[in-house]
Amino acid sequence: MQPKKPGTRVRGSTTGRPIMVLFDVLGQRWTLRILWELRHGRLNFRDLRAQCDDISPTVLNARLKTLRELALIDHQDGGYAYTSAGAELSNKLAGFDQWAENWAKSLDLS
Amino acid sequence: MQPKKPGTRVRGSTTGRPIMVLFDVLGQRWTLRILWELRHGRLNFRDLRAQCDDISPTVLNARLKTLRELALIDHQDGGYAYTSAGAELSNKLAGFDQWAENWAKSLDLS
DNA sequence: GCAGTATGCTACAAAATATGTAGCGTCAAG
DNA sequence: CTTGACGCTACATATTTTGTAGCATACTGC
Repeated sequence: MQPKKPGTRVRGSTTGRPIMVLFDVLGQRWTLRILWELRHGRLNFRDLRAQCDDISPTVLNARLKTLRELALIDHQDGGYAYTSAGAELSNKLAGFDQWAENWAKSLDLS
Repeated sequence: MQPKKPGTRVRGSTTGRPIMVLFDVLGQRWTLRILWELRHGRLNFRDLRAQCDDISPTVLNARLKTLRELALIDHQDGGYAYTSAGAELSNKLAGFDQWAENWAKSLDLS
């Protein structure tokens, strides 16, 4: 099932609340990773695929299509990159990195 | 495939970097939603399920198991709730809500 | 005791998604 | 006209998710 635009129904939720739409997209395999790998700048299809440990092109293309429809990335010149909205989201994601490091450390102690 | 603990290999990534582990978990369907629905406090299995639009118990149980293994939630007394790590993550998620609202508004304009 | 109820969870078959390999069509340079 | 890069599709296989049914345990009142 393709995620829907905000305002429409979303898998399992009849409200179409933006946060649900977002969870729907990000909850698809590889979406978070793809957004993450674009953090250093524009990448073309093949390089992006390589960065994502050779994700299958079928899935990569499906995700890129969704992310474009949701205006989180665009495709110009030499490849794919964030839109301004996508960049904002990416900034939020960036905060997860440090958190995850600390989280991993605390897991080791248990 | 079950997500692995940090330090071990993760789907598609041989580094086992914590952020990859995190993306791996959060990228599973329903994981973000489940974390989100716990934001108001402890919920038992059935209530949590109801909050998640009657997600199938099979998946809910699988996700809860994973989240417990990763020390993001625990199960005591009357149900499931964040651990301290889970609460931190939830705080970060909370920031997504307002962002998503604005994002949705800007999408309408296009 | 013993029915009634709530809870956490499992079984299982069907449906939806993801994976991996191969390769096509377009374009531009040599 | 060959070569290479690029974005992407086809397709068969494998994995994951879904949805319904219902089990096992632990209470609670009677």
